[in-house]
Amino acid sequence: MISIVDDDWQEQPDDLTVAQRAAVEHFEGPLLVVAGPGSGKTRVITRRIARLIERGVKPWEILAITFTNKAAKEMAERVQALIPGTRVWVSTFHRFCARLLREYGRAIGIDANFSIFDTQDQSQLLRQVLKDLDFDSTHFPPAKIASRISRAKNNLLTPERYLEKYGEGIGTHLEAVVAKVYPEYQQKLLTANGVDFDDLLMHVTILLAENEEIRTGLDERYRFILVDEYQDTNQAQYEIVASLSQIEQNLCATGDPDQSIYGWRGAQIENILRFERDFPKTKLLRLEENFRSTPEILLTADNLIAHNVQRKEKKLIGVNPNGEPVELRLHLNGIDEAQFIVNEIMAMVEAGERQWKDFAIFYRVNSLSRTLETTLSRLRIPYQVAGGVAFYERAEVKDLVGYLRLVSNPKDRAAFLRIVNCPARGIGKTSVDRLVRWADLSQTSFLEAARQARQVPNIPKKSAGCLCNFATLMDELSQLADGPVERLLKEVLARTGYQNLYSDSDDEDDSQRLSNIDELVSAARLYDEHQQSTGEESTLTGFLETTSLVQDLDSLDQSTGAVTLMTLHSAKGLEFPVVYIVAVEQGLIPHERSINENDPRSFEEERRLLFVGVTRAKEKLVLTHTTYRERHGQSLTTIPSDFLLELVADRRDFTTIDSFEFGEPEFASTDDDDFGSDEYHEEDVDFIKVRKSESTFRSPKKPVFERRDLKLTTAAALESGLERQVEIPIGFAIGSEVRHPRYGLGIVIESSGFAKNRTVTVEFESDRRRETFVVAKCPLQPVGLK
DNA sequence: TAGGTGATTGTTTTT
DNA sequence: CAATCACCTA
Repeated sequence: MISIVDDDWQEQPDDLTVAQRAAVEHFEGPLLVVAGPGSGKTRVITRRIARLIERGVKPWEILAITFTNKAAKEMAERVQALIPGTRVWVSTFHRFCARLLREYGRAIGIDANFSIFDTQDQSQLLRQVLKDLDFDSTHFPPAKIASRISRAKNNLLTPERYLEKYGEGIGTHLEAVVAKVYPEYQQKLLTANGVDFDDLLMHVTILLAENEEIRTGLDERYRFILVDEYQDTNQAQYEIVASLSQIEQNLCATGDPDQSIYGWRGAQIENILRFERDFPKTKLLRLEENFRSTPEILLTADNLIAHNVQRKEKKLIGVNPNGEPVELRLHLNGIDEAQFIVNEIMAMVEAGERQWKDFAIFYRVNSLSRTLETTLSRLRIPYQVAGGVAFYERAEVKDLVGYLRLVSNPKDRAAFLRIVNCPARGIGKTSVDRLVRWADLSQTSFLEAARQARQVPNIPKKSAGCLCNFATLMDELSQLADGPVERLLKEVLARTGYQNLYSDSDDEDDSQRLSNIDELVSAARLYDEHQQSTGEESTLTGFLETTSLVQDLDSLDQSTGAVTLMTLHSAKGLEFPVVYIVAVEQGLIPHERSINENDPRSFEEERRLLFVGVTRAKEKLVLTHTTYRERHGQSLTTIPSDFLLELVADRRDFTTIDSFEFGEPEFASTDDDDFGSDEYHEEDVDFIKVRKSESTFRSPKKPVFERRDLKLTTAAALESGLERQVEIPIGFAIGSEVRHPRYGLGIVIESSGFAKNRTVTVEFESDRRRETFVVAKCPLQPVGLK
């Protein structure tokens, strides 16, 4: 039955463990793989897909679903590497649903050219609804309402069912408001022919539930379904998977309850427990060996996650030889923290030990990326940020995309409102308001209303003319709707004057905007070319889907690589040789919002989140926290994370393992060497609790450069509240040695000015060239003692 | 109507 | 420190 494999596409015949091989070889019937971090899960999935194809399953009969686009992309690439020439469609739930909805949406009243409303569109729409219903948007913040609606949709509560559950004095006040807002919001979406992120899932669920014919067709088509990160599926996603696995239950789910970090998004760990109940013939496999990390890292992870109460105990079995100790470091503030990490990274790259791409820095909230980013870019270190202020979120990009959206879907309200007066074309807020009201009353789209603006009461003649012109412009642009996206986009640029808006300015921001526009154009061109090469039609909706469902466009130069910055959430599923996790402080990890909700579940989710971060590291792991943390512009004293306390309290256990220890603090007086006594333990706790200290802990290794300089400035700067000065090193006396990331080592031969205005002239070692820099704005670094 | 200013406000995590 | 908003002036 099973042919002997003599495959050149397999990496090596015997590189799988017994459990891994069992998962790969499992053919038909439900399969649940509970896989700890680093247990080769991705490898198992890709090999399994390859194996299925080898067994004669057609690539298009396989549906592989991941949680992020990153993961999808990686998996698709790995499958392709295994079996060249075969294209298996790996996608996220949302993308898969978008595609289904384009094809079958009509059945539930959604046109194929629907727009996807992002968070901004969503809250703007909600604002409108709240206004219409006379709710005060300060008392009922759109974001809060949005999250309620989101949760409702993830739990498959349609407006009607929500009303049943929470209407008329059944729930809280907020719920009562949501019960009124939600149906109205949904109605407005429908008239705009738009769907929000959660709708993608909910609509498809409804589609499959109500149309047996469509469901059966898809069920038959997708014979083999693989779902990764199953512990993070929500109700809607669960239903989708289940309803496509009725006829043949060839469903393979992989996941790890310890890595469930999306509870706030409606994910239900229960889904993974429920699996065996729903599919009684399930074969259960466990992957427990960790091939990724050093024992030191695994022990840290294990000690951390062991504190979770709601958990089935599970060991991480290490297979790698011992490595470096895990480091826990305290810095003075975020700037110090960033500086230190970046210096350390630079030193390792310079020493030839590592490449830029070996490093990742994780944080709990996106706002923490800024200090790191400025430090990295000041030193000209290549880096990439996953997520954050994504490319497609930039105002100028969104404006242009707005035009494309309106061309694609003339009913799109959000797009219309965004671009109707952008760039300014003499259409004021009040005119738009009147137009909107009239359009809603007469049941027409905004664009159609603009076309007939002269008939709308109370709109000044001049504005009406402008609105008509706008409508005409859109009509003309629409004629290019079916052609290449690049051509349409270029026409938009030309007709709106967008190009010239920024090109004749020498403002730094404007040139950035201009290059963003260029990037969008080339993204469009790339899309066109890609579609052409695969023989698919270059559709506008397809391109727009890319802009709304893909967060990071990877223009990264893979040859040189870059340091990666991302949130702990997006780190899931990835691995890096060296990992830094910053700001491990109370209020951040665990996040304050998850402590206050007197719900132990969300607190444990935070611990799992840190667990995910810790287990990304292969060789080196550094956890950092600071004494002061800059929040909303001012620096506040921090409290170390509970999780750090847990780790340090366990430390005496750790010391039984030879090479495991935390980085030692450098106290002014360290005369106490009694490691075995209780006093040591006390001091240990002290070390974590340090609040006010000008000293910075060092890694056990020698410092990268003389810390004295930075420390002095830091203290002085804090004193005077001029934190910015912290970034200006003072150690640039004439004759001192400095380092520039591009030009290398050099000697300061001249200097003038003070503070922000200080400039230095440097002669570089390599080619004797001389350059003059403004100290505050250049990436020069003092070179430490050797 | 456009665009600027100053005051005020709110802050997870992702598709 | 943002992003947003109310208000003001040309």
